[in-house]
Amino acid sequence: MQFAPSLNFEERETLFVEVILPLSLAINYTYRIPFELNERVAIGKRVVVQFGKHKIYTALVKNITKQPPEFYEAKYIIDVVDENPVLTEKQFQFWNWITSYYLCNEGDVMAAALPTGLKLASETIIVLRDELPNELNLTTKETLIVEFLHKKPRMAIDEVVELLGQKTVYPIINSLIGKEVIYIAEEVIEKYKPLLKSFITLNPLYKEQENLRQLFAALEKAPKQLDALLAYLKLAKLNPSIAKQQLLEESGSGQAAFKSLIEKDIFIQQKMQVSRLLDGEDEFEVNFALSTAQEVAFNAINTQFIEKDVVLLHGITASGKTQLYIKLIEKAIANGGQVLFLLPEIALTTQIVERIKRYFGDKIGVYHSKFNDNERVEIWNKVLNGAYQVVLGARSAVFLPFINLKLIVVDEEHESSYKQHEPAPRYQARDAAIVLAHFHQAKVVLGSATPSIESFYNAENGKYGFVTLNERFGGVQLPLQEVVSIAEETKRKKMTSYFTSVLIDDMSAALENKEQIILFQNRRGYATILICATCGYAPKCVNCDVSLTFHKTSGKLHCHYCGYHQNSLTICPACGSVHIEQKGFGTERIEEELSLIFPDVKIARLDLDSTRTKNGMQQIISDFQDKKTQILIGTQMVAKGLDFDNVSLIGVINADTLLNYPDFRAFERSYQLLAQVAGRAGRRDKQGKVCIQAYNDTHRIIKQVIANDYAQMYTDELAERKQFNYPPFTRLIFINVKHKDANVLNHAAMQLANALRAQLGNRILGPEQPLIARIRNYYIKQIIIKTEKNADIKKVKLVLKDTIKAFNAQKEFKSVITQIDVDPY
DNA sequence: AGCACGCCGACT
DNA sequence: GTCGGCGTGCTC
Repeated sequence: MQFAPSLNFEERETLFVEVILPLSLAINYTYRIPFELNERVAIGKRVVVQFGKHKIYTALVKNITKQPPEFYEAKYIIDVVDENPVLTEKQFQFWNWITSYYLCNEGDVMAAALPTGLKLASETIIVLRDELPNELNLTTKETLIVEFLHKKPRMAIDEVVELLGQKTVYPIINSLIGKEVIYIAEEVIEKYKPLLKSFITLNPLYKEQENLRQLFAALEKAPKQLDALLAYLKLAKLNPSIAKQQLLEESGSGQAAFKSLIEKDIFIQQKMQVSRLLDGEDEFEVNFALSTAQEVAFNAINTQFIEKDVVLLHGITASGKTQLYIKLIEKAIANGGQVLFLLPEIALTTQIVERIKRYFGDKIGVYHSKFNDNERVEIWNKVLNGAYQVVLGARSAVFLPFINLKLIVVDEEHESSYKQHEPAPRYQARDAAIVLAHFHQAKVVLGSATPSIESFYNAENGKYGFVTLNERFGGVQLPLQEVVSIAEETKRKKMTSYFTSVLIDDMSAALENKEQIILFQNRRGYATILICATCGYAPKCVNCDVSLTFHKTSGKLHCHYCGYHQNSLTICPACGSVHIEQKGFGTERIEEELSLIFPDVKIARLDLDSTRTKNGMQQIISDFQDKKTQILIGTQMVAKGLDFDNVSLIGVINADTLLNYPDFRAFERSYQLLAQVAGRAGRRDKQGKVCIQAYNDTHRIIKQVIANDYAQMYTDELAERKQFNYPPFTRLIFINVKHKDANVLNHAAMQLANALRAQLGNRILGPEQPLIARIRNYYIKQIIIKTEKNADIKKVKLVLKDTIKAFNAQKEFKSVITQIDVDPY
C-alpha cells in the first residue's frame, strides 16, 4: 500500500486506482485518474465512479498503481469526494482480515462497515434539515442547492447534477452534510425513538409565599385542582419536575383538573425525554466507589492485562459489572485513548446505556444499525477525529474508524446476536473485536454471567485471563427457583390449560400483592398452526417448507420466513372435513388462555408480532412499566435487558422447547437463557420467584440452572463437545447451497460435497437437509466442514474457495447459489 | 446490486 | 403477429 506520490508536473504521469465498490462483487475494479485529480487521490478516500452503463457509486480507493490494466481500457474516475481519507490504515487491515477469515467479498465488508451517508449513489435522496446551524458559511453552489431545497424538500443527486450543470457534485454534497445543512433520506424507520413523557412544574411565580397563599385561596372552590397542587408540593421537595402520570395517581385528581391548572398558567407542562425502561428512580449513582469485591476484580483485570490481551470476566447477575466497566473505561480514556463497548442489539435500549452516558457525558457516542443515518455519520466522524472517546454499539460498531483504541468491552459475550447471519459478511463481532484490538494493541474484556463454552475454555487454557466477580452487589437476593413437572401435573389432572397449579398459585399470590408477572415462552416457532383432525393435513407456505401459523388478530395464516399470508381455513382442502383444530401454543394462545383464568387482569404480549407496528414495543413496555398491565407474556425479548421494578414472579411456560432444539449449543443456550430469565425477578429489596414448567423436569440443565452451577454445566457440556467433535475442539464452516429446482440442487450439492471430500476427506459432512428445506422458493442443502483445531484453517479455506469457484464455473451449476458461514453461531 | 440481452407464453 | 416474463452475464 502506498499513498499518492507527490508528482512532478512535467511528467504527466498516468495513475490508476483499484477501488472497492459497496457491492457484493468477487473482484475489485480499476479506474484511471484524470491528471487534474492526481494530487487529490489517496488511499482511503472515496472517489466517484461510473459502474455499468448508468449507475454512479462512491467507491473506496484501495490502491494506487502506475500499471495500466492489460486487457481493457479503464474508465476515468469522475471525482474525489474526500479532503482526507475516511478509512484508516488499521481499518483496511481489519477489512482484509474479515474478508479472508469469513470468506466474503471486500464489497460486502464495505457495504456493512460504512454508514449509508458515506455511500452516496446516483439515486440517493438529499433532504434539507429542519433546523439549520446558526452560522451558514456556504459557497455559491451550496447556496443554490439549499435554495432549491427550500422549494423542493427532496432531491436526488442526479437532480443536483442537472441543477448545477456539472458532474462533480459529490464533494459539494459531502460538504453540505458536514455543515449539517442536509442529510441523506432513508427508508429505515427509526425504531428507537426517544420516549417523551409529560412533566409538570409549578410556575416559579409561586415560589413567593404570598403568591402561593393567594393561590390556595383562589383554588378553594376547586378541590380537585387543590388536590393536584398539594400532590405537587408534596412530591416536588426533591425535584421540581414531576411526571404527570405520577401526579395523577398521587393526587387522585383527573385530567380535567390538570388541564385547567395548565391553562391558568399555574402548572407548566413540558414533554421530556425519559429513559425508556426506568424513569427517575434508578439508584445508580454517578459518584460511586467500588465494593471490595469489585476493587479486587478491577485490580485483577489490570494485572492480567500485563500478560494477556483478553480477559474473561465471569460476573454473576447483579454483581455490578457495569461499575467495573466504567472504572476500566475511565482508566483507558485517561490518556486520550478510545474505548469500544459492545452490547447485543436489544440491550442498547436499556439502563446500562443510560448509566454510562450519564457518567461520561459528551465523550460518548451510541452506534447501532437501526439508528438514523445522520447520527451514524456524525459518530463515524467524531470517532475519526477523536471527539468521541467512548462508543457504545451493537456489532457493527467494530467498523468505526478508531484512531487510538485502547480497550474493547464485550458485554454479554455469549449472546448469539454478535454473529451476523444475513447478508455477508457473516462475522462474529466478539471474535472480530479481539482481532481488531490486536491491530490496535488494545485490551479486551469479555463479560458475562454465563460465558460461552468457547470463551470459558480459552480462559481455562490460559489463552485468556480470567477474573470472577461472584458477590452480589448491594445485597440483592437470588430469586427462589422452582421446577414443576408438567407430566406429573397432567397425570394428576392438576393442569389448567398450559399452566401448572403451582404457577397459577404463584400468579394469584403475586397479583394479590399487586406485583407484576412476566411469562416467558420460547420462540414463536411454536406458534399455533392449523391441522385437520380427520386427515392430518396442515396448510403450508407456498414459498417455504414451513407450516403457516394462525394469527388470531388478523384471522389469517402467516409465514414467518417470507411474509406470505392467506385467509384461514374452515374446510380441509385435502379431505373436505370441517374438523380443523388449532395446535401448538404461541404467545397469543397463552394470552388467550390466561385471560380466561384471570379475567380481570390486564395482560400484554411482547413478541415480534405485537411489536411490528410503529412504537408497538415502547407502548407495551411503558404500559407495563406504568403498571397499566399486570402480566407480560413474551419471547426472548423479555429475557434480555429489560428491568422492571415491580416484577416478583417469572414463569417459564415450557423449558423443553429450548432444550429440544436441534443444535449442538442447545443446552448451553438453554442454561444461559434460563439463568438470564431468573435474573429478572425481584432485583430490589425483595426476593423474587421463578417458576419453570417442564416435562423433562429432571434434565441436568434445569437442575444446573436451579443450583446456579455454571461450572458443572461447563464441565458436562465440554465433555459432550469433546466426545462428538464440536467446538471448541473443532472448527465449523457451513456451506449453504441453494437453488429453485430441487433436483438440480440435490445433484449440485452432492457434486460439490464430493469435490470437497476429494480434497478434505472426512472433514466434509453432508449434504444434509436443513431444518427448513425451502425458503422463498429456494431449496436448501447444507454441507458442513468440520476440521480439527490444529488443522491449517487457512489452507482449508483456500481449498474451499477454489473448489466453489470451479464448481460455479461449471455450466450446469451457474445458477446455484452458495453461501459460506464460518464459525456458525 | 442493477441493467441489458435474449428466449418462451397469453394477449391487444 | 407483439408485449413482457425472468434466467444469464457483465460491469473496470
